[in-house]
Amino acid sequence: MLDQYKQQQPYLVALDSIIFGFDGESLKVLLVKRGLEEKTWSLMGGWLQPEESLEQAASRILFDLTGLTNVYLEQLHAFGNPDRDPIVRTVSVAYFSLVKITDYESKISGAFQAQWFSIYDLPPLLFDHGDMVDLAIKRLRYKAAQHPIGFELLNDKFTIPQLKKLYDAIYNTEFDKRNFSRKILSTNLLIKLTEKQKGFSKRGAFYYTVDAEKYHLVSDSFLNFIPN
Amino acid sequence: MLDQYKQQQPYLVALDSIIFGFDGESLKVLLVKRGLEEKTWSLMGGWLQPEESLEQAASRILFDLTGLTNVYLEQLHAFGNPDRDPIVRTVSVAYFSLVKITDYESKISGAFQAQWFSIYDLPPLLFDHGDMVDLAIKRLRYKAAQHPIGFELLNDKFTIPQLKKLYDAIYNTEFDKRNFSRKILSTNLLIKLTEKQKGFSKRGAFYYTVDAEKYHLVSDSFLNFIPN
DNA sequence: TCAAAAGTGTTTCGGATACACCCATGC
DNA sequence: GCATGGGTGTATCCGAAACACTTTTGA
Repeated sequence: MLDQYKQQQPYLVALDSIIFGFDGESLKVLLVKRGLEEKTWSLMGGWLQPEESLEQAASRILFDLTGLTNVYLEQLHAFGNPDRDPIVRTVSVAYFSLVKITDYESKISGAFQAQWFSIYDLPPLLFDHGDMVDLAIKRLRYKAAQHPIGFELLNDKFTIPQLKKLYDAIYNTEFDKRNFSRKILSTNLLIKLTEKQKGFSKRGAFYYTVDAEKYHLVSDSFLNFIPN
Repeated sequence: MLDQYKQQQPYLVALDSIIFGFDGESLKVLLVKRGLEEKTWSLMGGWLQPEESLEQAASRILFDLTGLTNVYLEQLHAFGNPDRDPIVRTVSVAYFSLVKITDYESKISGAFQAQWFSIYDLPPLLFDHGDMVDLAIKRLRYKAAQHPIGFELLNDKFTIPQLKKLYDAIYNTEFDKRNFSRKILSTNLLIKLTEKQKGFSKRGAFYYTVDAEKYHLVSDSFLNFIPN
C-alpha cells in the first residue's frame, strides 16, 4: 500500500435504516432496542462488511430485521460528526426504506425487539438517530411530492381512499378526495381492478394496482404528486 | 472499546468535491491532477481527519484548493463500492459546491494543477469520479429547478441576462427572456441597483443583488425556478 | 444611423382549486 | 330505509407559455 494511504486513519463505517411503514392510519418508523443500548430505542443498523457495497450492506441489514427483499431503499445522508458515537468514531451512512407493513408483519423474526412508532410520537433515540429520522421524513415528503413512491408503502392491491389516507398521513393534512383522485388517476399509473375491497365500507372501494411498465418510465421524472 | 466494535473492520474515509463554476458562458467543473495519478484528471479530494465532521473536512479541502470560504456546499452521496479505489478500500463522501468563479481565479494557489472543464466536455476521470460528476449535475438541475441556488454561481452583483445565461447553461436549453425575467422577479428575491453593467452591451443591463433576508427565508421552500 | 442587446405587455391555455351531490351496500 | 363511505362533475382562477415590438447607446 502506498504511503499516502498508510498515513491515514481508518474509521468504522456503519449503516442505519429509517424504515417507514403505513398501517392504514398513520405513518410509522420501525425502531429497535439493540444489545448494547438496551434502554434506548434506535434505528436498525449494522457494520459495513469488506465485500459489500453500501447499498448491499443496507439491504442485508434490512433483510436481517424484516426478512424483506426488493424493498424501496434510498441513500439519505452520511453522518460523521466526530462525537456522534461516544464509544468510537463511526461514520454512518443512513438509508431510508419504504416497506409494505403487512409483508413485514408476516416475516418478522423474533431476534430483535422491534416496534413501529408513529412519526408524530417518537421516543428519544440513540446518538444522532433522531436527526436521521427528521431528515428522512423531510426527504420522504420532498420526494413523494414529485415522485410516485407512495405505492411502495401499500400492498400491491390498494384503493384510492387508502392511498389518500397515506398521503394525508405523510403530509399531516387532509387532501380533497375529488381533487386527489383526479390527480392520481391523471398520471395513468394505476390500473383499476374489477375486485372491490370487502369489509371496510358497505359499498366497497375498487382496488387498483400500479402499472409497472409506466411506473418505471416515470419514476425518474417530476410529477407533482400532491394536490391542494 | 467494546468487543462488538473491536471485531469490526475500519475503512479509509475520503471526501471528494464536485466544484461548479460559471464563466458567463458555460457551466464548468473544477478538476485536478493529483500526485498519485498524474495522468488522470480527478475531483479534488482528501481524507477525513480525526477531529473533523464530514462537512468540515469537505470545507477544508475546498479551501485548500480554492482559498475560498463560505461557499455553498451540500452533501451529494456516499460512494462505497468495494473496488472503487483499487489500491485500498475507501468510502468516499462526495460534496458538491457552487463557487463564484471570479473569486476563485483571484485566490487560486499554484500548488495544484487545476483546470475548469465544461460539463459537456469532460475528460475521463479517476475511479468513480465520473459517476460523481454525473450525479452532481443531475442534483444541481433538480435543486436549481426549485430552489434559488443559482445566485451562488454569480458575483454579488449580476444582471438578469447573466442569470438567464446561467440557467441556459445548467439546463442546456434556451429560456424565453421575457418569461424568465418575469418569473425571477416575481419571487421578489432580487433588489435592483441603480448601477448598470458597462462594456458588455451598448445599452447596459441593470445590476441586481439578492435580498439576503428574503433569500434565507425561502431557501428551504419550493419555488419553481425554471420557466418554459 | 444602425447594430446589438435590454427591457417590457398581452393573449391564450391548462392545470389547480374549491365546492356538492348521487351511488352502492350492509345493517 | 338509512347511515356510511365511495365515487364523480363543474365553475373559477391563476400561473405557464407563446409570442413581438420599443428603447438605449456605442460605434
